[in-house]
Amino acid sequence: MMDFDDSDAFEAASLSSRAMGVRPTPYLDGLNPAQLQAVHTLDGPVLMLAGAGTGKTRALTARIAHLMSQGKARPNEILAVTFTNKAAREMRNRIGAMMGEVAEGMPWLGTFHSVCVKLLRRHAELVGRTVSDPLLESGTRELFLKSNFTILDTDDQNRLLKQLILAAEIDEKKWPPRMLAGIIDHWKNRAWTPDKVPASEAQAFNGKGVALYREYQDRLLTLNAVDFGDLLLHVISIFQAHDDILGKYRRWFKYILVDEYQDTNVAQYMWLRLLAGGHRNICCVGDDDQSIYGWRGAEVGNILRFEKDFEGAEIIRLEQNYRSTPHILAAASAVIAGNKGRLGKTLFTDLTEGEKVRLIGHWDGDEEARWIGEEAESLQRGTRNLDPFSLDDMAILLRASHQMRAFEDRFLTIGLPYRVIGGPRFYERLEIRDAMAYFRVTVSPDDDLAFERIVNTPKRGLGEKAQQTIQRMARSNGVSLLEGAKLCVRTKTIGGKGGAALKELCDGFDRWREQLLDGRDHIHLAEEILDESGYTTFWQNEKTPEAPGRLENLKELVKALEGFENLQGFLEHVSLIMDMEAGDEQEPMITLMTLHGAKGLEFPVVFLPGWEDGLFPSQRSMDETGVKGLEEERRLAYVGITRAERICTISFAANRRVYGQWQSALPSRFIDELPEEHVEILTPPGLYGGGFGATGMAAAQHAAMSGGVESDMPAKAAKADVYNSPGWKRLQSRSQQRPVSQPSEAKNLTIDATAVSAFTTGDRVFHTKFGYGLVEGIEGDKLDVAFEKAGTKKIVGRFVVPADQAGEVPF
DNA sequence: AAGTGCTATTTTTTT
DNA sequence: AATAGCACTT
Repeated sequence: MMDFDDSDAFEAASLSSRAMGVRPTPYLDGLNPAQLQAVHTLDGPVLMLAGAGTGKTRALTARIAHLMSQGKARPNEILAVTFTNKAAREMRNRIGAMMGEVAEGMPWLGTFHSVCVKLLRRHAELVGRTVSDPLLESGTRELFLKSNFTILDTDDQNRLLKQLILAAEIDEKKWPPRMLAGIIDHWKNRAWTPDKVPASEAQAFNGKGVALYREYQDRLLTLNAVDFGDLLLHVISIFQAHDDILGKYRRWFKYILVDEYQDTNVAQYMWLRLLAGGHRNICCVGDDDQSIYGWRGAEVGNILRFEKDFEGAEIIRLEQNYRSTPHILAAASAVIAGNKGRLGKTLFTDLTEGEKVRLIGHWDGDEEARWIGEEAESLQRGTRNLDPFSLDDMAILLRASHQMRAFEDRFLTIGLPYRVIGGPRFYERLEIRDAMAYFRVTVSPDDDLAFERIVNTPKRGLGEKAQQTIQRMARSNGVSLLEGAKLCVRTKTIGGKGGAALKELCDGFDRWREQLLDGRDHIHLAEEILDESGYTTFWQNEKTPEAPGRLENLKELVKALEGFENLQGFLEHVSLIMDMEAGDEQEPMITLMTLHGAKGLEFPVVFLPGWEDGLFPSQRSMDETGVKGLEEERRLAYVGITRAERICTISFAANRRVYGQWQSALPSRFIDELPEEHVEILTPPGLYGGGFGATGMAAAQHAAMSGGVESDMPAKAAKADVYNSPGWKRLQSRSQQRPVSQPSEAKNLTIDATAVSAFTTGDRVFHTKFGYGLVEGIEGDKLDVAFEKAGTKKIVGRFVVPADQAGEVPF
């Protein structure tokens, strides 16, 4: 640890560099001493322990800027790895803003996986093995990966594994492909090749896990494909087997930076140790308190052990929080203090005052959603002594994505604009994958998995039997499925209607491929493929509620092609970057996302609903990993609270539907851990008919409502009473008597008193989520719509369109 | 080969 | 409650 004052160090460095004619260092302006230390300690191992909101990215980017401007390394000699593309993008942008164009020249800034793809494409031929092949006389053959390998998505992976499981005659019901995929992923996260899987795992997957893993790897090689785990695993194997190559990269990457180090798994850890093993100029940034991916193979141990792994490492703590009010920070700190074995940090802030963390209980999940909707609206309008907040500044952070439904339903009803982050991602949607499969076969006619996916999509009369025939034909001739299909057509092995359709498909691929090689404009080519294959028509004829949305997505997909030179480049991008950049700025919207998805983000206003034992902390997590799981849940709570800048509202419901059945739950144990002096207990107005009463929520509310004056009753007692006392019980019983729905008429007026509905009773309308329906009634801007599939709902008029406008997706 | 109705399952998430 | 996968029917 450095004890001297860093501002002196900064002065000295800055003066001397100027004297030496080195570029000035404007990127250091405004950094605090700890951040400056993190920037200046360039050589040797450094662990930057950066608490939530302490300016970690700022320090990291300044460090990179410093490395370059001090001439320590050229942009392409710095290896900077992150976990998400978003993080990589942000870092690139910020370095760009600091340094100008230089960041463009940082080819090695990216996710672990994107960096590994780059390395693996260079050295693919070093991945290979002798595989058994019963069709050859020798019984074996040598197989190598080729540089143009494809990266499987989870869907391909599952289909492949399913084939292997079927072949191994294992009961597919009891042993689903997804489970095997999980096991293999688990092993790969640990950098275990089939040979290195320890004996203790021998029982995995009905005792056949390891054998299937080996077969799977062989199949991948045959397909010239890798999965996500392989990207790291293969590179590690190459480094381990080829000293010269490892040495080359050790010398090339003069400095290594790692973001979110607490989330690294064993494989990533090994990869880093291999690369940093020479000069040890590695700077890892992380926060053990924000490790929330243990279930995915992340090892908190990696960060806890850093000092031992890299002897003489400098540990720098970033503890000044620039994000949250003192109350929020105190509440978060108190919760996380319940965990053992932390490296320990003491966050502090210069900010003063601010709201306490607010706590509120509800009768059920619907009421919770309703309350949050109304609270969001009043915060948007400006309430009490607070300035108005934009909906863009508000987020609802949930433990699990299924919790979103209640909020979506409610927000649609009251017309509160919201955006869902993290749901099914764009490139994972069915129609996008199908379209991509067409592109894939066009680009790589050998891509059997892609071909398999779309032979009979849209339906071409090629069922299981026909597909098996193609498989056999391909295998016995040692060619790809597409070639096999052509043979089937030529030899009339598949005739009739199916044969004709298959011929047309094969001809199509020939034609598209020709155009591709002719260098035809890839956007037009893509449109042509989708049209001529009948895929567009297929969705146009489909009358399900989702169909128009899917066509819309296909349009988006073609639009996304514009950013790329050719189809190949696009496919490469998609296999790695599964998210799509948010489109153009729209109207302000409140954000719905999971706690996991919220890491690294911040919002002035944060709602944390669903704090009930069993839901959060999740029962499953506790059952599966016990205390370890509970501690990870607690870190999740910490992450949640620390996302809030100014207003943080935690809530829980006494009753909730779980798998369609009502269940009652106790407030989360994490609520007990909130420090009373930093929490304000709210109660929904109207529950008590005035809030009189001596105990429990009533008293707490009374205290809360009397203008922040300290109540006679200790806050602790009031808080405990929230759920233990008759007060809480009474809240339940009283609530039960209320009408099921309590529409907020006042809201109707404020939302839109002026709008004249564009619809009349009897209109047929379309809604992106609920599909088609008939307008049955109109109240101001709200419509009662009887949906064909989703039942009758109250919906704000602007969320539906006339039915005849729904399907228009020009191509 | 394709559509229908039934049953079993479901809940973290990223590359 | 909603959905995905499955067996069964046309």
